[in-house]
Parts: sequence; structure tokens; C-alpha cells
Amino acid sequence: MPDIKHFDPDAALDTAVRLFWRQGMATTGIQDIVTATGLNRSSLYATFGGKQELYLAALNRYVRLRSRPRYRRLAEDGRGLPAVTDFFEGLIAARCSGEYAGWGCMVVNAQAGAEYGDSAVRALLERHHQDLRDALHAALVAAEELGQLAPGVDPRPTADVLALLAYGVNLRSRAGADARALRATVTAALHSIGRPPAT
Amino acid sequence: MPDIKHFDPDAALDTAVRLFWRQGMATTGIQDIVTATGLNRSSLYATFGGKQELYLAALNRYVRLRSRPRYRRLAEDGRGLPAVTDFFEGLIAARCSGEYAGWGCMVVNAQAGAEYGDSAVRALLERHHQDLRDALHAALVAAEELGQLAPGVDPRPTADVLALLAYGVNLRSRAGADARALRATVTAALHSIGRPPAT
DNA sequence: AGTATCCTGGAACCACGATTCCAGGATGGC
DNA sequence: GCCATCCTGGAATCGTGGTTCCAGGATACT
Repeated sequence: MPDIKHFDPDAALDTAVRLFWRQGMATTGIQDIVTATGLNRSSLYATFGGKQELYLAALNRYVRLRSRPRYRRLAEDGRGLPAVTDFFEGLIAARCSGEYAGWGCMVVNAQAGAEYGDSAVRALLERHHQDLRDALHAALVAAEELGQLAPGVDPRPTADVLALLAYGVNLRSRAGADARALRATVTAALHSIGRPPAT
Repeated sequence: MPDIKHFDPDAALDTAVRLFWRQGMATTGIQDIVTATGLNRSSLYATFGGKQELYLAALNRYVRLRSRPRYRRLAEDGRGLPAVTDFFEGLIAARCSGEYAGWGCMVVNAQAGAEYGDSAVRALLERHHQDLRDALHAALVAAEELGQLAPGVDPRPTADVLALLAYGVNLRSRAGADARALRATVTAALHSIGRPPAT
């Protein structure tokens, strides 16, 4: 090993994630990434390849660090509906406050944009969608076993409903939606699938 | 009036709508529009101004011709839940089959993309969101008056839930979601807010 | 019929896009 | 301490982006 990288590839990729996440792929130039990371074009290309590959790597990192842990926690939480409530609560908090407020979800943004032409991106998005569905489904099955669901509420299609609702939350958050309004909406949705308080 | 336009501006704008809708603003070049419309750059610029203004005009046309009539029909339909069902049915049909299958909703795409930087675009998107909410709300109020809603279902937050659900449908349709799956999801959502069949 | 006005065609412009290349410098194994 | 190997810096390349300009032609009023 004659020489070693003078920078941290993960940190650089993280900067790229932020740029692509906020601005989308098409409107983010290599120059933006060069400027933001402070490292040189040559190093970028040598490390990540072209823009497409860099975007894909960034999207992968986003999913691995930001989406999957959240879904995993939801899927493994055995409390049923409270787990779902917490999931949405955390989602809204992440989308509407803190460093990434108003950025939406990078995966959702990719789905609506043209990033989407790439087939590797498509595959990643599809996989991501399945992960979300499955996590919600697991939580709802737990809820069902705990007797928390209203009669006639089927976990599988209901998980799909909540997945689409999550997409909606991500979209609206990018438009600057108010966290309280989103919370109220989610609460209403969860209310309608929960068992009414025993009379 | 010494000379008159040799083309139909509305037809040209319609072509622009299609391009921006499918590909997004950032990835659609003026050259694409020139090629697709067959008319000249000069005529384009003389008629619509720059790219930003052209995009805004296209977005406006999309909302006026494609979104608003749909919302209007929903708002003025007095049947309650069946009106909502029909609305989603029509939405899914438009998104998953025919000429525009897999294109999603231009407004939703704009929200997730970077088109969004423009403040005129933001205003239009916000207005569009209110229109959707209001239309769903009107239909749900009718449903409530007709006794179609389950007890404890409040029209206002429920309209918000359904609006987010519609966003989700639009997004997933762009990812090539199956129409039958989307229908099943929507059915499940509407089922959970409807009054259970009288015992 | 003349003419001022507007539209069209095409080339030209300038900036910025992604990408590549080469020289210079630093490193770790022998 | 030498050298092959890799990394870095910056310039250069080549295409494409949006936008403008000018000459030529068509029109409707006088």
C-alpha cells in the first residue's frame, strides 16, 4: 500500500447524502459535492466512480443508516399499536424539526423525481417499500394478537394503508407541513383502526 | 396585428405538460420541448418566456385541466362515501392505465423534486393541497349527514388522512404499483371509516 | 401598394455539466 | 534509502444547458 486516502470516504458520502437528499440528484452538481466535501474531483471519481454510482451509494447509505433501523425497531417492537404510534411520531419529528426539517425522505423524493430512471435505483426503492410494509405488518399482527384492532381490520391491507400514509407524511413534510397537523392526521388514521374503548 | 402565431400555444403547452410531468423539470431540456412541439426556440421564448415560466404555465395547466375538475366533481357529489370511492377509483385508473400510466401526479412530483424552490410553485402546490382537502372534506360531511361514517370518525382529520393516502397512491403509481393492489389498499382505508353494517 | 409590426428559422453565445488526464507529491515495502 | 504505487491538485475537454440575436418573411392597417 504505497499511499492511503487522505480523507474519510464515509464522511464524504455523508455529505453527498445530504446534498442529494435536499436538492435531488438532477439539481446537484459534482461541483456542489466537491465544494461541500472540500476534496478534489479526482479523489471523488477515484473513490466512487461517476455521478450515478455516487448517487446510488448515497441512497444506499441513507437507507442503511436512516430508514432500516427505524423499520427494524418497528418490526421488533411487540407492543402493537403503540409501536406504530411511536414510529409515526418519530417520523414526523425527524421530518419537521432538527437538521433535516423540510427535506422529506430521500427515498420518496427519488421515487417522484427522475432519479428513478436507473434500474438499480428502482430495485432499491421497491425493496425499501417492502421493508416498510413488512415492518408495519409485523406491528399490526402483534396488535391483532393483543386484541387492539377493531373488528374487521385486516393487518395486511391495513399495513399498506399505513405505508401510503407514511409516504404522504414524507411528502407533506417537504412542503413544510406543520408537525402538529401531521400528528393529528396520523392520530385520526390510527384511531379508526383501533378497537373502540370497551363500553 | 401585422402577423399572427403560426401554431397553437395551448397544444404546445400541452406537450410541455407531458414532458415535465413525466420527466420532471430539471431533467427536461428546452431542446426536448423544441423537438417534441416541432416549433422553434424563438417562438417558445416569445410566447412563454424562459424555462421557469414555461414550467409554471404547464403546472397551472395541469392543475386546471386534470386536478381541479376531479376535485370539483368529488366536492359536488352528494352521495357521501360512494363519491370518495369513485374518486379513488378514477385516480387509480388514471395513474395505472392509459397514456399516463406510471407518470404519477405532476403536482406530487413537483413537491418531491427541486421544482419546489420557486415560490410561485410552492404557492400553487399549497393551494392544490387545500383544494384536495376541501373536496374530501365536503364528501365526508355529506357521508356523515347520510349516516355512513363509523362513530367517532371526524370529517376534518379524516379528510386529511385520505388526502395523504391519495399522495401515497400517486407516488406508488409512479413506481409502477399494481392497480389491483392500490384498489385493495384504498378499500381497506375506506372500510375502516365506514359504519359497520347494521347488526 | 406601401409599411410598420410581429412571427419564424437558425445560428451564435456563454456558462456550466460531467468527466478525464497529467504532473507532482506522499507513502509503505524491500 | 530506494522505488513502485497510489493519492492529490488543477487544468483541460467536450458536450449540453438556457438564452439571445439577427435576418428574412408574412401579415393587416392605411
